[in-house]
Amino acid sequence: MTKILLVEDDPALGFVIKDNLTIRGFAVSLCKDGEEGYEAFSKGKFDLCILDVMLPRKDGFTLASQIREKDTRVPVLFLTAKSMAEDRIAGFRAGGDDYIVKPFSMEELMLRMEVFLRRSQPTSTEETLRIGHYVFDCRNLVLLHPSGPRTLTHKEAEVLKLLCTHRDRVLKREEILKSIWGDDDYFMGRSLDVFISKLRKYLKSDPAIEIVNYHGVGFRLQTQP
Amino acid sequence: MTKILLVEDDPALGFVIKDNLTIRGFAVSLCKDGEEGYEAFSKGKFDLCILDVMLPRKDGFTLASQIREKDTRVPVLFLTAKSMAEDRIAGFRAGGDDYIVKPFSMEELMLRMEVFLRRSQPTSTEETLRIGHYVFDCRNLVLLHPSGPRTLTHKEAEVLKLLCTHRDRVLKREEILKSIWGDDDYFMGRSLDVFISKLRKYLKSDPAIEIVNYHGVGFRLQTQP
DNA sequence: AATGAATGTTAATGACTTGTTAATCCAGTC
DNA sequence: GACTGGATTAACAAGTCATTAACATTCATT
Repeated sequence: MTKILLVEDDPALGFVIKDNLTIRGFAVSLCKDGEEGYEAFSKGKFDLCILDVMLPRKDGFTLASQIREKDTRVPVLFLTAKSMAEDRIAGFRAGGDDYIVKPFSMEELMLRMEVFLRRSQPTSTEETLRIGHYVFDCRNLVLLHPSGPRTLTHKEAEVLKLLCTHRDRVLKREEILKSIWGDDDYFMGRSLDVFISKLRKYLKSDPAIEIVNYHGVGFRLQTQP
Repeated sequence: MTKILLVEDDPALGFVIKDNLTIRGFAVSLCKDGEEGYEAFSKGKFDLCILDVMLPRKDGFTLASQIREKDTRVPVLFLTAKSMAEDRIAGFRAGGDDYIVKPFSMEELMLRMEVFLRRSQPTSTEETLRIGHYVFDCRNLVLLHPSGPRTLTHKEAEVLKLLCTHRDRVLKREEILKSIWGDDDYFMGRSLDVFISKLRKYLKSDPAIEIVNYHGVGFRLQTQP
């Protein structure tokens, strides 16, 4: 049984999340402020923490770093309001923890949790890909990001998946064309470029992610600046 | 499973590196100071160590030499701040270990790790060439150096690769032209010289590396003084 | 030193590749 | 048979890069 520590002061939101997670088979401990969260964490063993950032009696970031002192491995996921300063958020991105901007869908929360939980116990066959701070659900063609989810078309997804499974490597234009459009007739149109252009648009919320063109060669999904 | 010992006191950076390496299939032990790093190394068996230089309770260099006492083969890679005195860095270059100047890209770290790991277990058909303190990734056309990465064009890469695979040997001008521009019609322009000029610019951060001209004959990539 | 050839370097050129938007096509579907 | 969503093409703007041009410098031989 996977145990979740949820610290959220807004009772409405807290119960919604707790119920949803419980239905999906998680054991959830709900705390309503930072101090209470810290006590709960000290006593129990948790597989994942979900912390609101704005909390009475001890904010989420402070709580997170105290949790880190006790356990360097446990994944911590923040819930933040949209009004939060971008640079503060950027800081936490860099720190490696994930965060979700309110309002969010349960689907999004679940996907992000899955990523974290899989990291600690690497088991199942991949169905979701991480691309920077995006999460791409290949199966449902959904690309998730705090700024909102987006459903991709079939071909968009194929191109993204191919780039993603070869991330940080240059894929020759011809390799991509062969892989997606088949090799019998060589494809002369500009379709690929149009898809690249679209994907760039979809991925532009994370500045660390870039599809780089190697002139005369091909493309590369760059995940490191 | 390749095991990595990572000693880094800055939690933000430590977790980023750890996560990135974990995603790429390495088993990472993260320690937050020199003493802890030493204990971890004494207990476990590691294939590679990544040490920050500035560490609480025992600096990276001291830790490295203690590690060397126990294991003369394990590769050690340093992370250093840019502010570090150049001569100190030079000393460690001479000692044979590699180092990476912060801030660095994960791509750079990965490539340098690959070089070390290949040295101990020569396996894959990787297409990276070492040129002094540069690392040249032929496939992605990326030339890495602590002062920063640079993407080469197709032809630049061809010339560099040719020089590099014949390093310390004089390549006749005609040999190069034939090899890269084809031999049917002899090439009369000055393109080759322009590329040599560019490559010299790219390689000038390492004074030990030089493209030498043998007047009337050809060029030589000199890696030994 | 004088000479002409070879090389070093920078900037300009022009062919080609890529980015992007809008229009068009096309296959399902109602 | 019109509608709809998505793939493809058209068309043009923008960018990249190998090559050339032009001029400076070095070299080998006298």
